[in-house]
Amino acid sequence: MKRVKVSNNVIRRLPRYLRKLDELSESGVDKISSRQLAELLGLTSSQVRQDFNCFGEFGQQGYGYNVASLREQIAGILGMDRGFTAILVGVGNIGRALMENFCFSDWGVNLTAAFDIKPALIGTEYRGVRIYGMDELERYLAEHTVDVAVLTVPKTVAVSVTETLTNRGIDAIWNFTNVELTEPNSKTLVENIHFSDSLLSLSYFVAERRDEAAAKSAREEK
Amino acid sequence: MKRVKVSNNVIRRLPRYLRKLDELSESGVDKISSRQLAELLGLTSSQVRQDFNCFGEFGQQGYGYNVASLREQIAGILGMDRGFTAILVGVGNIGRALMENFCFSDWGVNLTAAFDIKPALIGTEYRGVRIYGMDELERYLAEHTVDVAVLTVPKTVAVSVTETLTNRGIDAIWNFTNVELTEPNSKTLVENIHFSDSLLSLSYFVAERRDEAAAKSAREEK
DNA sequence: TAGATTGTTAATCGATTAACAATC
DNA sequence: TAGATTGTTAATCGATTAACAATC
Repeated sequence: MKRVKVSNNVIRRLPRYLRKLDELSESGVDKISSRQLAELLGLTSSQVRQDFNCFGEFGQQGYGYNVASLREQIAGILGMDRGFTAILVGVGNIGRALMENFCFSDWGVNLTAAFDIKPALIGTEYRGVRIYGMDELERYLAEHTVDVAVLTVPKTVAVSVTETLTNRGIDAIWNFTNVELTEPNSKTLVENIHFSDSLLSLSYFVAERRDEAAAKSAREEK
Repeated sequence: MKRVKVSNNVIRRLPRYLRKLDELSESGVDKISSRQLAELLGLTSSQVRQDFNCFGEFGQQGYGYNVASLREQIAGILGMDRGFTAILVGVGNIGRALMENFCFSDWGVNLTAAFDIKPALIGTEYRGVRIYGMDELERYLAEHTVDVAVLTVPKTVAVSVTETLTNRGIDAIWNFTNVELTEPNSKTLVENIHFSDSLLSLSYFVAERRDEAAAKSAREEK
């Protein structure tokens, strides 16, 4: 597989392609053109072809793309077939919601353990994943290969837990805390789920729309 | 306030500025230059100034920006002072996690009601927010102003619930279901929290880094 | 005043779109 | 073969960065 330097925008579109291809598969569609796929996702066909051509030639001239094989190619690009492992740190409300509802294995990731300080949780299991005490975290990391740490601890301990994780060789953090972990000097990959950022963006767009509507009705009154 | 057409990238940075300014406020910092702020967020000072200048002149030459007043300006731009209201539809694991842990009011949004089909939940409250039956949703929307619907229903009913919401005049949806609601024809604002997309992007970066490391050690062996 | 930093214009860079030859 | 659609190069568009006059 080609692995040229690929822009962030392209990478963010890959999971969307994957999701749509899965949907198409389920509806029994087995071929698709760049034009059709673009339309389904609100993109242009040029963009779709350019995106794929960062990684190789997945289509066939005059025909289009085979849905199943394109899906597999993208899954491979995203690393879904690499058996990455993850641990979850902080079994609060959001941590528990992820453990109970988010199917890590659907995305090729193996959730192998969780950690919390609450004694009542330690030793219990959610969906087959055992919860260990926070004091067992360092030893666990020393003894197991862990690719991703899911960070769902309270905001107050986010930075100190992150230090423990990075000191112990974790190089990817899926950050659910509302803290800016992306420090320029750190070598750790950080992917943020910032609920508040997302809500505020939506709030911006709503405000903008209301302002436009108000401006329009003001014009009409004149 | 100026409201020129602002690029999506700019809007996505606004909540990050806000968060960092709040942090600075808490640490007692009351002025900051575009250069300092840029460094804290991994941006350039030009970009910071360009971003702000989409909306007005918030700084003072030779001095920089006042943290508190810049914070208020950005809060205003994001619509935090407009008293937007929200309802939450689907009190499953993720819905409950949001109701219990996510402080909507911190971001200027008023969560006024929640809806679910489960009889055991109907009539109960989480954090002062009452849960109604799904059959009461349409009437509620007819009688109340609701700016945002938080969609946390199971994937299977996502599309039908969305139709109900949009038919009843909701024009912004904060979508937590793993379904692509962004249909090109619809006028509804949709902001997605796609956990899987986020995890897959991280997975991509981890895979890329592993490949680079492997390539490097292969070169060294030769 | 001198130094600092903004606001803003111009230059650069990168991403998207258009176009079309290659080819199934 | 004729029609369709890819892969890929060239053109366009937009976002970021650099530069600097204005000014606190």
